[in-house]
Amino acid sequence: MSKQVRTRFAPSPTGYLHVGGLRTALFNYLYARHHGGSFVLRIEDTDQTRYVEGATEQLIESLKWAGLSYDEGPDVGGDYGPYVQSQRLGIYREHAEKLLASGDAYYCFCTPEELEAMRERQISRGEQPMYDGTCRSLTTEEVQKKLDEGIPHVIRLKMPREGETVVEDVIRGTVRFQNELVDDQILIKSDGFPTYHLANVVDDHLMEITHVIRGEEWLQSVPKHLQLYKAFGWEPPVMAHIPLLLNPDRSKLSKRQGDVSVEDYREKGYLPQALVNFVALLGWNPGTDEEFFTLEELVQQFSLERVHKAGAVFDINKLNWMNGHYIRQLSEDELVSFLTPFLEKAGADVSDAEKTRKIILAVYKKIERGIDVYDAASIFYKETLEVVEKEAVEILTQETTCTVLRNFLQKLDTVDTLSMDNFKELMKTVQQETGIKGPALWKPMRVALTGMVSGPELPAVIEIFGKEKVSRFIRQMVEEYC
RNA sequence: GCUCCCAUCGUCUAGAGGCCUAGGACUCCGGCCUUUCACGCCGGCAACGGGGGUUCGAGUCCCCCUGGGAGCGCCA
Repeated sequence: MSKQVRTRFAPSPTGYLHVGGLRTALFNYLYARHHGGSFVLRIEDTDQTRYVEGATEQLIESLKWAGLSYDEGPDVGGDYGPYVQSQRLGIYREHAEKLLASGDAYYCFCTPEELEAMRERQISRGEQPMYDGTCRSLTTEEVQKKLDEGIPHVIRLKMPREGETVVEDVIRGTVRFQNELVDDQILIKSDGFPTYHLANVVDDHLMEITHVIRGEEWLQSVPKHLQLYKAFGWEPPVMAHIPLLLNPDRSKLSKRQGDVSVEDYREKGYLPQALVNFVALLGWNPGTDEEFFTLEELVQQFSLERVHKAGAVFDINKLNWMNGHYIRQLSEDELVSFLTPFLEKAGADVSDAEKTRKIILAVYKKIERGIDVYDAASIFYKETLEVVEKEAVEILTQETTCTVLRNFLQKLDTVDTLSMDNFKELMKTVQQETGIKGPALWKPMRVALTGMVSGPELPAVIEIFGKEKVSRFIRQMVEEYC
């Protein structure tokens, strides 16, 4: 019987949750849930210079919004805590000392300036920039003397100078690295904090993580990690490096070229189920033509074996389509509660709940994101009418248009109020009396009322407008164009 | 520059040697439905980067080239 599966998502709290991070979290979540294991959230805040107020809370909020629940984490606890690395400093120190004692790590007193100069020299010579090992040869006495003098220092990993490290990656297969080309990675910084590499390995081991699923950008540092596992005498977890999310120009997905934070998408009116579904399909697919999945279905079908190797462009266009699909899937009540805030934020008066509801139901099929709703509904919030579309003007200047509009105006006098039903009746009468039907009948009405050739279903527009507005707009059009 | 990864329509992808006349989805373009507009449905455009092998047979295996990406921090 193999071990209980345990995966983790280990973000650095430097801002918001990146969509690439969301996908990494999702794959970890899906893998753990699929195997009945545990999913852990661990905060990797070992860089004091990058501390961002409230970032952890934001991360947790975004994860919660996406529906990715974790079994252990800073806010829910667990048997392997604490789950925030800045609260585990003693543990890293202790482990670094073990490495020092066993000879797998060494003190380094080189200054940042010296290292910078070294790097420049190497680059100018066309070499791979890496630490030259100066402090490796320091004697115990020399080291002790410098420590006693209080000279700032770091602790470095002593990578073997020969041989190779072989990585068995679930997604990439066998990858080999020449040890001599792997740098003596800093494990403990001069401020006493561990670097990612040390903290990550120590925590994954102590937290009994069985599968490390993370972005491909980490593949290159796996030999360092494997060397650490070896030095500690630990069994490394299964590795799975998933392909990167790309900008349209195929560079690594970044800000500058569009929205990258989950929060951005949430604010623009993307639904969590759409974003999750979309992102799951970037680099993974079930091998069928299915493309819509609930989180539960993803859990059932997910496997690392079906994850791709190549990077995937984050195609906002397809996300929009998928989000539109999920919006159309919403119940009427869900539509109203989801979209009303977007109308309000855009400046619409939503105090009349019944009217707002009608407006939302009239336009929801035409939008792809929450933020689109105001534009789609704008005709309902204007008290004046102005025709600018070329095609709209053409329709208004057709001969039959005036006949239709004048006739409709007459019929309008016969009713007190307008509803979807009696409007259709009126239109039928207009058709019979004028002999004009189809597009020639309806399009002039649409343009005369909305100023545009495309928009919500007309009967719905009429009912929401009410008789006064309908009458006023059509009279105006007759005056201007007939 | 060095190291590593990757390579099917514009994009996401199916394809684990014959089932491929290369399938699906988004976008775009037609059409149908609708007395209007959407939604929906149907159809169309569009790809195996190049060259060598291996094999009776290669999108599928191997090699080279080309192209793209990532990494090379006292950042994660």
